[in-house]
Amino acid sequence: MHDIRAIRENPAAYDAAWARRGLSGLTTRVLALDEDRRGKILASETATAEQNRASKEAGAAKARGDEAEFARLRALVTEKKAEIQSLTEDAAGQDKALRDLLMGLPNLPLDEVPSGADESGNVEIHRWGTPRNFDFTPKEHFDIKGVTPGMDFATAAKLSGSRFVVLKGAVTRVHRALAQLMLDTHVEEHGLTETWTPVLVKEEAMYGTNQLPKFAEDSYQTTNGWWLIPTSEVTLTNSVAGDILDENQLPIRMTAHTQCFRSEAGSSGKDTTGMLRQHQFEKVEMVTICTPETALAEHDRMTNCAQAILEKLGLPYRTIVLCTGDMGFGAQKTHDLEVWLPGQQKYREISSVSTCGTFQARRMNARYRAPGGKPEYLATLNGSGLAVGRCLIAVLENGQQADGSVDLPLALHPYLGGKTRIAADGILA
RNA sequence: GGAGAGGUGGCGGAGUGGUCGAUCGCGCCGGUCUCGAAAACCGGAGUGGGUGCAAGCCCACCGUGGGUUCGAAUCCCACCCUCUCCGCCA
Repeated sequence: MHDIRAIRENPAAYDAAWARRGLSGLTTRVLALDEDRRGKILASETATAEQNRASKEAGAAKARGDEAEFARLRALVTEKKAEIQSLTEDAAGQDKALRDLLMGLPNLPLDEVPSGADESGNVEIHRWGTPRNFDFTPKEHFDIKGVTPGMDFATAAKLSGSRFVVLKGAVTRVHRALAQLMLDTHVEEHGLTETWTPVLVKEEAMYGTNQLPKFAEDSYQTTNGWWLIPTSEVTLTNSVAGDILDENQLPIRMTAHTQCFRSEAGSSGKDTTGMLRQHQFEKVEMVTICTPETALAEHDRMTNCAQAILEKLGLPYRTIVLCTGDMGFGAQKTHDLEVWLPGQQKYREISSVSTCGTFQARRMNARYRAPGGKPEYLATLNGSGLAVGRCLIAVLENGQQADGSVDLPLALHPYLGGKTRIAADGILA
């Protein structure tokens, strides 16, 4: 959410930045509503002040025993009440209207973010590894002979429908090993704090990290009002909601491995085969809470943390900076990591690392205080480190052999009891 | 799920209808004293909003939302959360 005062002071800057996201005329609407709101507040507070004064005088009259004056003032206050009530409702209504409007407006891209209408405007900034040369045509993960016994979409469909999977045997073990490797690396080598969180949250948490109000159809809600998190960004980031932290507690760098739930509304027809896009998947997430001044450095640090996992696994990838038209709602700047999938002959997203500046902190009212200073809004960052299911796909496709077996990355072997491959019959060997 | 207790400023903890935005202690900031520090003493400081060049003034906030009253942190209702005990349970 944006600071209405900052918009008032410099509407041109906001319009210019929003224009880069393809939005125009927003500040005109915002400022008109704000002006109306302030007029309503002024009217309401002026009337309330009059009532308060009369009320106070009534008390004084009563105290000195002036019954006639007391009766007069008492009647005056009663008379004012109805008028005040409607004025107050108007003011509150306009206040909420402005808040709702601001809640629906996306973050401003940083100046250094490239302009562009869609993903074609993204800019590659880093590339690592070389896609392997296959002496056969590499298959997609769900067609690899050694994988098919362990990846059962039919049973998942019976249980839950489309976009679900049941994993079995060796594939499951590799999936679990990947999550362990990611967590251990982040904790032991990157200094993140391992965290475990609920996956059911209150509505206000979904507002804090901007899943709501705009993207309600992308997530699931329980009958009693909880939401299933689409990412543990929600729980990790909202862990500081409403807090005033001491500056010396910062930065807070967390990681968590959780289930994630997404309705995938609007993506029908996309990635329908295989387990690339599921309603339920696992992700190791990273979240950093820090001062605004350190956010960009933390953004690069977090990007490196995600890249390190892919490098450990020997998976070729590229890093791109998203252009203004492809960035998410809450981001000021985003790096996407795309891993090479030989079965598709494409780089596909496996991680997205964003800095939100103070955008989410304003929504959550999350602040920090420097020694002797006033409370200031925090900066929040989030990134995948990594999407576990997609990482599984990448490991399987990149490691596949002509006979349908899969060679597994060295870094994973300790997590597989020393086993090194999935044989063509689907057994860990 | 049942019974009980409770939710007040950074923390602890008073306050049960009328200058209470709130006593006090700790912590914090500034000062006096000191070579310096500690102690002691003096002073300062909540959050958000509106208005004003400013000083300031005004409004709201004592878990949340309603209600009673001329007036509510204080009374009433509903809800949420925490703690203790019991029950149940992975």
